[in-house]
Amino acid sequence: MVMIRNPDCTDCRHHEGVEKVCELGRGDKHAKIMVVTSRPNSKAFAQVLHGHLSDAGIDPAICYFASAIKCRNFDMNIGRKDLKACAPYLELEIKAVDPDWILTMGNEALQAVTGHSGIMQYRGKILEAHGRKVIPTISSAAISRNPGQTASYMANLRFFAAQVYDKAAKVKPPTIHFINTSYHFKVLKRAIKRADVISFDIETTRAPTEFHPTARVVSLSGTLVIDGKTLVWALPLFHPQSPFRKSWQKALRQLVPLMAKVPKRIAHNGKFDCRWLRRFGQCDIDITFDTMLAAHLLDENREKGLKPQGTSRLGVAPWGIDTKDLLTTPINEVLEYNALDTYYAYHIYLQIRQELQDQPRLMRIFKFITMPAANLLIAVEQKGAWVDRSKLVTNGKIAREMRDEIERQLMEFVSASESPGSSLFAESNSEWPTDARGRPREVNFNPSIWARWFLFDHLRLPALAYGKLKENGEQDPSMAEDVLLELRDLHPAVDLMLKRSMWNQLVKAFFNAYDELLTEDDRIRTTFKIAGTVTGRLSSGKEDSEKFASGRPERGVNLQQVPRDPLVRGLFGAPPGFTFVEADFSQVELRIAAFLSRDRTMLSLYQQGEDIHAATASWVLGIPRSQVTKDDRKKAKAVNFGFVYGMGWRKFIYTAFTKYGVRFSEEEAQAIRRVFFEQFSGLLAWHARQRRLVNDNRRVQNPIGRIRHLPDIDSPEMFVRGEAERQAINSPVQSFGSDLCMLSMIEIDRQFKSADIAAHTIGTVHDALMFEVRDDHVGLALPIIKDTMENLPLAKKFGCYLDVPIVADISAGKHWGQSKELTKEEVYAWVA
DNA sequence: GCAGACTGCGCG
DNA sequence: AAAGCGCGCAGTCTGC
Repeated sequence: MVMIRNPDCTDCRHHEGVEKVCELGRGDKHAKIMVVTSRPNSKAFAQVLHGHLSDAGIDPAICYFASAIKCRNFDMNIGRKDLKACAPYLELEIKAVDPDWILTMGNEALQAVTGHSGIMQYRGKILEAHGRKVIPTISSAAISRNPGQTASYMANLRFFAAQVYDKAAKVKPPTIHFINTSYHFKVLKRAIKRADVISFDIETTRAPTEFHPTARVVSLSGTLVIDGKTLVWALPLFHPQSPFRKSWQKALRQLVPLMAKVPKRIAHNGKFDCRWLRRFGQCDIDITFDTMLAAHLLDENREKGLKPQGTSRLGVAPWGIDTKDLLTTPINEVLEYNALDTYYAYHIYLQIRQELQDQPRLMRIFKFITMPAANLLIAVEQKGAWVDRSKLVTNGKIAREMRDEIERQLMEFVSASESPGSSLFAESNSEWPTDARGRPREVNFNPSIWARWFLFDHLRLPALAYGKLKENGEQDPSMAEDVLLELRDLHPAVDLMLKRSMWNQLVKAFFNAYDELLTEDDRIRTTFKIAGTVTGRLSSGKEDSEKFASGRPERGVNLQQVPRDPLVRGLFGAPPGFTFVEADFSQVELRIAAFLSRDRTMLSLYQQGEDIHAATASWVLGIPRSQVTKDDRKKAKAVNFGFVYGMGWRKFIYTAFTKYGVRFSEEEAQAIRRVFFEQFSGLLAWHARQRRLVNDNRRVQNPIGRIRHLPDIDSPEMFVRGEAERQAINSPVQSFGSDLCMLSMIEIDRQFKSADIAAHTIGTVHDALMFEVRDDHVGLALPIIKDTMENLPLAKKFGCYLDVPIVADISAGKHWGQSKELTKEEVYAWVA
C-alpha cells in the first residue's frame, strides 16, 4: 500500500489546502468486499455506514473502505476531471486489495469505479469493472438527508449481501418451454385452457402505438398454474428467427381468447399488454391482478418496476437484456427474458397478494378502484379523444400568425438603429452575445442568453431578480413571468415578450403536438398512468419513453393540461352524431377538507348549499355577499386553496399577483390570512392533527384507507420536515378527491354497459369526467352520470360515511368547455 | 449527439 | 425564519 500513496501529488486541484494529500482507505487489506464511498476515514460517517452494512448482513470488519477522491477538500465540488485525475490511485488500490465485489455508494463512486454516470439508473444492478463485480447504490449520507430513500437503499445493500455470500435467491430460475413447432403450439393451447392462473407479458417493436404501421408483437410468454404446478413458456412471434413470423397474428387470434378465459390473469403494467393483445388478438382481454399497480398501492415511494421488485422481493439478480432492438437480438435471449418476466411477476404476485390480504382496506381499494380503473382505461386509451380537424387547422393558423406578428414587432427593437431616441429606448450598451466558439448567437426570445442580453443589456431594463446561483458563481437575471410583469411599463418590448411567450407556448406545446398526434380517425390518444402519482391521482401523457425510440412521435398528449383557452380546449369534442359531456365535481377538495377538519362553518355552508368561494370573498374583502363579483370569487378561490393547505402570507402575495393580478401588501396579506382562519377556525386544529399523525406514524391515510408514506418526516432538516407536514395535510384530501372521481368513472361506465347506452368515457382531469354520448342516448346518460357522482357507494364498499353533500356540475355540447352548465331540470329532462 | 439539471408553464 | 399540494413537457445550457 505504501507504494500507492503519493503525498506529493498535484494531479488535480484538490490537493491544495488539504490536511493529508492522497489519503488511502482503511480496513482489511485483503478483503473480498471493497466499499467505495466518500470520506471513509471519518469516524462519525463510518459508524453510520457500519450500522447500515451490519443491518444488511455484511460484516464491516471484513470490508475494505476506499474513497474515490484521495484528497478530500470539502469546500470543492468534485467534477469528472477530478475523478479522472484520481482514478489511477483508486485502480492501484483495487488491485492491491484484490476484492471480488465492490459496493459503490453515490454517483461519485459509481463514476470513479465504472465510468458510468447516473446513480438512480444504475443502482441495484450488477456491473463489471476492473475485472470485478460492482453493485452501486446511493450514498449513505443521502439517506440522512432524505430518509424517504432508506427502503430502497437497504434493499440494495441486502441484495449486495445476498450476491457476495452467494445466498440462493428465494426463487430459482424456471425451466422455460420454448414453443417452436405447431405441435407445441397445440399443447400450449390445451395447457392454457386448463390453467387456473396466467401471468403474461409481451415484447413488441418500438412502434409509437399498437395502431402504428410498424407495430408488431415480437414474442408472447406466460407462466401458467395448472393443478398447483407452474409451467413457463415462451412463444416467438414476429421475430426474424421465429417459425411463426408469417402467422404471428393468427397465433394471437387463437391464444388471446383462451388467455382471456383463465380465471386469474396477472401482469406487470398489464394495461400496455392488453391494448396490444386486443388489437392483434381481436379479442378483449383484461387483468385481475396487476403487480405494478399493487406494488405502488402498498408503497407509493418504492421503485415499482419489475426488476427492482424482483431484486428486492425475490433476491434474484436483475435479469434480461438491453431491449434496444428486439428484432436484432437473438431469439433465445428475447424469449428467455420475456419468460422470466412472467415467472418473476408471478412470484411477486404471490408476495404482494399476501401483503394486501393483510391490509384489507388497501385490498378493497385495489379491488374496487385500482383494477377496475386499469381495465377500463385500456379501452379509454384505445378509443382516444375526438378532435375537430378543421378547427385545429384554423385555430393553429391564428396562433401561429399571432406569434409571428409579435416576433416581427419585437425585431424592430432588436436593431438598435430603429430604437426611439428617448432615454427609455437607450441605445444598446453591449455587443451582440456570442457562444463558446465566438459565433454570434441567434435571435431567441425564449429564456436564453440571447434574450437576457436583449432585455437587460440591449434595452437596459433593470434586473429585478436573479435565477439560481450557478457553478461559476454567477446568477442570470430572471426572465420569469412575474418579473416581466413588473417591467411591463418600462418598455413596450416587455409586453410583447409576455404575449409572445403565451402564443408560442400554445403553438409549440399544443397545436404542433396535436397536429403530429392526430390520427386519420380524427382522434388523439393519451396514456393514463395509474401508478404515476403519490396520491392516487392519474397522470396523463406519453408512454414510458424506455419502450420507444426517441425522436418519433409517440402516443400521448397530456389530456390533463389542455389550456382552458377556448382556442385550444374547444378543439376537443364529439364527432358528428355524438355529444360531448363533461361532469365536474363542484369544489370537491374543499368539501373533503370540510369533512376531514369538521370545521363547523365550512360544514354548515356546504350543508346549506352555499357557495364557499363567495363567502370567503365577502369576508376577506369586507363586502356584503350580494356585492361579490365573479372576479372577487375567483380571487377567493386562490385564498381558499392556498390557505387550506398551509400556505403562508408571502407565497400568498406572490400567487395572488402572478395568478390573479391582485397586489396585496404584507399587512393586507397577513390580515386576510388571519380573517380566513378566524372564519374557519377548525382548519388550524385539523392541520395540527395531521402534523401529529405524520410525526407519530410516518404516514397518513385518506377516508377510505389509501396510504401516503412520508418518511421524510424524520429528516434532520426543518424544511424537509415542514414539507412532509404540509403533504400530510394535502394528501388525504387530494387522494380522496381522486378516488371519488375514479370510482365514479368506473361505476358510470359499468352502468352504461349494463343499460346498453352508447356512451364512451374519454378521460378524467382529476375532479372531472368526460364522455362521448350518442345524441339519442344523452337523455339516458346524464341522470346516470349525475346520480352516480353524487351518491357513490362509499359506505357499502369502504365503510366510509361522508356527511358533506357532493355536487356534480354537468355540461353537454359539441365541444369541450364550450357549453353552459346544465340545470338540474335539464339533466333529468334532457331535450336536445 | 446525448443526458441531466434547471426553468417555466400548462392543468387540477 | 419560513413553509400550499399534485402532475408532464418543452426548451436551454452544460459537460462529456
